[in-house]
Amino acid sequence: MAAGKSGITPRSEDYSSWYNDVIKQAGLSDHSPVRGCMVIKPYGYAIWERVQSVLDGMIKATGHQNAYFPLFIPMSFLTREAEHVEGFAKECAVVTHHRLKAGGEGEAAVVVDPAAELEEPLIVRPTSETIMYSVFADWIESWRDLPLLINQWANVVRWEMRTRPFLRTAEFLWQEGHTAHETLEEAEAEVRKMLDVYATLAEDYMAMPVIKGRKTEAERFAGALHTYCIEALMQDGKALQAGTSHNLGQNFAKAFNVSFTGREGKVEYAWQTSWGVSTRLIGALIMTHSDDNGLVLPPKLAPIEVVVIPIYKSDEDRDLVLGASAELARACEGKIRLHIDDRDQFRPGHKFFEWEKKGVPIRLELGPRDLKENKVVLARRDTGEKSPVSRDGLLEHLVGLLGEIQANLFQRALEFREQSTRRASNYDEFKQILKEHRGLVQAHFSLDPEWEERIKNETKATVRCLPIDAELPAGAQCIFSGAEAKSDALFAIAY
RNA sequence: CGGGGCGUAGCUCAGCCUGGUUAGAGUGCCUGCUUUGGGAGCAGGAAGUCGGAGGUUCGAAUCCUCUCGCCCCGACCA
Repeated sequence: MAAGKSGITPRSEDYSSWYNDVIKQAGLSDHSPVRGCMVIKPYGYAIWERVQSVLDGMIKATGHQNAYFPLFIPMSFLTREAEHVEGFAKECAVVTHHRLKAGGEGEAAVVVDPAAELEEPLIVRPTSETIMYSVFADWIESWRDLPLLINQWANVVRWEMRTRPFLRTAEFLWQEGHTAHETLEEAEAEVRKMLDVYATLAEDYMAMPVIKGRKTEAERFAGALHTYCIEALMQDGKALQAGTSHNLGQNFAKAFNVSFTGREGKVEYAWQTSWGVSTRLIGALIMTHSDDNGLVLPPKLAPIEVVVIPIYKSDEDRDLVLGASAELARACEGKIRLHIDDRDQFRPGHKFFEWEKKGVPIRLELGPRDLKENKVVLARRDTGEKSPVSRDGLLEHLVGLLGEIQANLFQRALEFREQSTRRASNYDEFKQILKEHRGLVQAHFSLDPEWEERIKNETKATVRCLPIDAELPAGAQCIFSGAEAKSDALFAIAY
């Protein structure tokens, strides 16, 4: 590994190693004894808790309530919606027994007790549509029970062949919203509303620009009418699906008998939606902002926004500096998440590197020299700039600067995405762009599934989405087939 | 499932080809002293089923067989 003393491989050398190194050096996660599953360490989990706190507020502000449904789903439930089972069957963990017993001779210490086989196997939820809607069917009787707006924070399991920390793990944490409505229009409005919530989370909090769009038939959620998503572009030119919002139509309602008596006294099936974002967002965060020195966090999601490094030689200086640090901490309470690194066993330089790798947006160095001049030395993580700042009005300065850093990160990411977005006017050009730059490629597309498949096989690029706000010129032709273009499509090689 | 790589101290690895003292280094950890504005220095100390099982041998981290696991690249992936 060419990672050097920082322990971080430069991005230019190997992006994949860089990603793993950043996670390791920032202390976000660890490998676990279980294949494909990660341990989320306290610092990584603190970032997730920031995401949760922000998003949970937005979910509740849009009228949803949190609830919790079982981890286990009777296997037969999965099969009730034909497309759904097809989409998930290949990655389900299955529980078949409920008891172990002492092993016999030549066996392990404990073995599965064959007498304890379940009558019906349970699957560990890969997503909760089926278990939830079987219960929704009981909850919903009248049009007056609608809309039903439920969210749950949970873990799910998808037995993926190949995993990467945060981006794709066999078990991951997420929220899944599940709603039922009286009409298709209401369901559609819900789906779009939550897509907007996700876009706000991504852009205003993660400082990650996203494109809102619709998935093609091939890419949509198994069992949905159609799927909306937010797509983000990572630094290496690959796209990442950062959140999805599905209009399920009446597909699940029919399978689980989620019906109600309507205003005219007729029994109708509910129109449903589901939407989710996961711990994958942390992967997105890493690959949007971080650099060769480690993690870079947007202030709004940083567990620690400002870290204070006290510097001292004598005990007397130590008391003064720590006193001044504590005073600053009191002033910041409730306004800025500030941490004083008063560990005695490390020297300042060591701490600088450590917090840099952890992506803390602002570092303050506070020593006797500064106290004498009524200053602190302030270092920005996003630009690396380091300069003295007066201690008068410091709180206001910090608040302002955190806002500036937040805005700068978004702007930087937006510029990168714009530079990395190109329009192809024919297939050769399309292939050339992907080969030379990767990034996002816009193209007028007929939406022909055969072409979609062929493009994927030949270039590895998939339709990331059909952007909601894209305009299609009248009479536009598909750049691949020459047929009439049905939509402007955004292609990319994706994670 | 295919291709490649790797399992030796908490971590990173050397030692293996060519079997032979008491299995090593760096880092981390513990203790003490000195230090503290970009990864501190010195001294002392603790730390290991050499992934597992079997075999060859007087003797195995090293050779052979089997096995388990991990990582990377593919295939796969709401």
